Amino acid sequence: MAIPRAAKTQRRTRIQEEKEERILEAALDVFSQNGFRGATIDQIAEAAGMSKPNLLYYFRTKEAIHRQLIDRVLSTWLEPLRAFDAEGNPESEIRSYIRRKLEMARDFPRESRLFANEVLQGAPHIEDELKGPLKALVDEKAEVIRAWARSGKIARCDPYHLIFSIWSTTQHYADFDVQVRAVLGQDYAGEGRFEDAARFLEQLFIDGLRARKA
Amino acid sequence: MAIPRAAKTQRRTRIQEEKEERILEAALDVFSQNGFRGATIDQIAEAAGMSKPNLLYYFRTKEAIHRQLIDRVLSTWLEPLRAFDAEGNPESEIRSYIRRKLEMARDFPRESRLFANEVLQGAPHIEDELKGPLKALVDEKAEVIRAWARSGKIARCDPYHLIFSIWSTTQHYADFDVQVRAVLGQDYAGEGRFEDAARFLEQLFIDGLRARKA
DNA sequence: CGATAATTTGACCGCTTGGTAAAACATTAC
DNA sequence: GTAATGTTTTACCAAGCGGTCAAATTATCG
Repeated sequence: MAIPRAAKTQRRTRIQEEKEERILEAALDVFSQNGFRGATIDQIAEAAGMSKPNLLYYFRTKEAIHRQLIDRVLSTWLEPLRAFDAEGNPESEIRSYIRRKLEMARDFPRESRLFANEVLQGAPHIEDELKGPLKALVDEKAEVIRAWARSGKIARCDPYHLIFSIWSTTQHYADFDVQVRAVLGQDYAGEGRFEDAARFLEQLFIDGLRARKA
Repeated sequence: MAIPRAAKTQRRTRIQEEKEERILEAALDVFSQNGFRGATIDQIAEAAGMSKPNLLYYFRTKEAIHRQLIDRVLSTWLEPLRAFDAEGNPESEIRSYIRRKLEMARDFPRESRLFANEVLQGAPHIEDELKGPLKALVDEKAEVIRAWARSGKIARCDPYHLIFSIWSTTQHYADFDVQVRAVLGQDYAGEGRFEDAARFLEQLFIDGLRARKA
């Protein structure tokens, strides 16, 4: 008999690990495109190349897939902000933060959309993560930025809204990709828009935050 | 007998107009919170205070409600960009564009989320609007911005990415409201964040775009 | 090999969903 | 009033949904 999910002798089979991987990969596709409610188990199962009951053998519920996906993705998603270094040079820290976030929007758009969908619909599954770890991290980095401003290395500004504006401008290229493409036109082929965006945003933020004599 | 939807003698009854209004209002609530697929007709009907078949008497399908909602909202949504005036002073045009967009994020968050949901999920229902009227409008305003840059009134920059960055930073406060609240904390009561955001964004964009000697 | 455990399948269930049919009810026009 | 039209309700599908079950199949280990 099978007491399968999270098996008896702890994550034994390589096959288990492999299938779960495939499911999460497929689920990322489906959830990021349709949101939680809009996604169906059948869709995920088909994208993962297995039958629905087979998928449910590995994850008991749709929510379980989603939860694990979010958990897994959240930490990597915040990594760029974590790398924000208080000791570094403010200008180059901000510059490389923007660049890193843009790279993530380019290379991991599904992850970005997964969160966007979730937050947009009221973050029913990740409220705690937002109010807990996320807020803590932002609070910490906001203090760093404030210190830079106090010591005159950058212009005085609200550090929270600075972070929000970096998030929104960079993630825009993942979350609103269709719109960006539509507006830029299809003659604008390739991934050049990320280069242009990087140039523009670096200019905007660096010049916008350059310390001014009051 | 009733050949009801879009009645015989053209939009006659006041009751028809009134009910359709109530339905669209309710649908805005539901669609903006759940996306198209996540929203159900029953939800909308309940929010509109009527039975499902009754609602379906006014709109034949769920898609019909959604389409009309999008059509109606799209034009008002683009109004601030349309107001962008080539003859005006660049700095104050940009400043008031930001302010207007922020006001819309504050006063019409549902409309913002309706579009965000739609675009996020690949814009299946509004692709044409994006590639047509929207692109045309943005192209036109991009030319205005480019002219300002050429004549040295603002810094040289990519006008498309400038517009994207204003869209994303301002709409962020509607679309990612839950996250913004979570990060700022509940001690941060009221709508003060919009004031702070306005101050920050105006500073960022004005200083970031100030013409520099090359 | 055989036994045991892990995996996969097909059939199924109860609920929700988008949508319909027809008749009851209300309103208006004469 | 009454006839025609407009509106609402009740009852109802057929399909899709998340999820279960038991049996069939496959892998693993001695």
